Amino acid sequence: MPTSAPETSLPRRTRRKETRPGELIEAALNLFIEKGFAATKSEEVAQRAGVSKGTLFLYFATKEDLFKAVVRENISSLFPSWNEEMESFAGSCSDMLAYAMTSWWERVGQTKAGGIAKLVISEAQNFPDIAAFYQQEVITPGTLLLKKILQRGVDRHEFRDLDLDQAVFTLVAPMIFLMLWKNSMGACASSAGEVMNPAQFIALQVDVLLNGLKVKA
Amino acid sequence: MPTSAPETSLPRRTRRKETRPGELIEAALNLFIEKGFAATKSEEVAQRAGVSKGTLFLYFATKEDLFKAVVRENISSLFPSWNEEMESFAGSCSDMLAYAMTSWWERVGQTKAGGIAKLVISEAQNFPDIAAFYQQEVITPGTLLLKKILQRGVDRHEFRDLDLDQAVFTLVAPMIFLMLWKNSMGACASSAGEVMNPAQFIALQVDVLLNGLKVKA
DNA sequence: TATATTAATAACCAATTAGTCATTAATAAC
DNA sequence: GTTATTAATGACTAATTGGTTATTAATATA
Repeated sequence: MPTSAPETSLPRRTRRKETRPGELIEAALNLFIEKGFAATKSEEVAQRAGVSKGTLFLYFATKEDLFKAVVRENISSLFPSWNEEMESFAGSCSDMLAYAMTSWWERVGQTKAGGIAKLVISEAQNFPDIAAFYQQEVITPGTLLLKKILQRGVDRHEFRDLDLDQAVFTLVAPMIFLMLWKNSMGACASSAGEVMNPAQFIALQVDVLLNGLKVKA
Repeated sequence: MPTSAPETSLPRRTRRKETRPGELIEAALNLFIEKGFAATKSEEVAQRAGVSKGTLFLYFATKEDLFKAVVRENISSLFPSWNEEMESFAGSCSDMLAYAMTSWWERVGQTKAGGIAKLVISEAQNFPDIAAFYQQEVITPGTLLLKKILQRGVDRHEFRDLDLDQAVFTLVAPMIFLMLWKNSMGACASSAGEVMNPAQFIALQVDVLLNGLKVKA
């Protein structure tokens, strides 16, 4: 009888009703970001959460329900504190814009949450309600925040008086692009020497944008 | 014997070796854009092209091969003439850049081919071959073309002497963003009045970018 | 008209996987 | 300590689908 494992190990079946959903959502988030929704097998999610597939379906009726739970759980309220922070910003609008984009990258873009954008973009057609949810929960508040920064710059005669509804896209585009690059093509290590340096990328974007936004001295 | 169909109808099996591949590629393009690569069934492609599934695999060894053919047919084939056109461009580099982005939108972005970007971004992780193929067939030549425009501007002291490997992303980001918007979130008609006007979007992007790229007069 | 060639078909196979359910065992109740 | 409850399991099923192949029929050729 070869017993290398200690007999004091945990029982195979632990009962942890309270913590299972959170663990399943966490596992699902990682896998969905890694492989997309359709390509992620429910068995894999269960396995990564340390349960059997049957248990997964005990807590979430369908895979789609699991997806919705993941999005709801993870795209929550970063905005309130962010809005507050911008409200009380003291420096110039150029500094403010540079700070906003840099800290966005640190707090969202480069984290797992940054992978959700690709997820939503990919599955938007198949799950219109998720797309709508993301629109009103993330895109709308996000663009509003950025528009406020630009408006501040225009009011102070620091930025040109552009159509701000369009100009925000000037800021949004490189952010989306960077997240997608990191989570899609960039992840497929292109042997070509073209490695993306996010910090450098953002610095240059801000540089060019500010030169394009600022009023001529 | 109920015969409502005319006996003069075409034979069930027509033999059109020459035209099949093109018809299959056309059907595949539409379905891939509509539903994604993995979600598109080969049988569906065949059906839409008016042949049986067996016939599809007679012309394309695998579904991935079919995808590659779609990309070659709709994007790769555009570069030669495009390069030529840029080579012989006479005007200023500002005009050249504006022209490049505008005509890109007209010839690719706004067409069905513009949907391929989202497709690749969505499926890159699960189909590394496709990602690598797209990288070398589209991204590399595309960025090269744009870099040439920027280099021309730098050489003529029209543009600032930036790190061009990074600066191209300044141009690529809004293009990618616009295509994704059109084919993903934008397609999910956001009732919020935020309707995107592509031409206007590009005009503003070019305006801001050029102001940010140009040397100060 | 007879025969050879090959484009096209459709039935088929093997692998995959979302979701189910009867069984098992960890805990709670008494 | 005994029984009741229910969290957890994993074998199962039913459906799906990329790709194969033996067969059929539209042409070409003689």
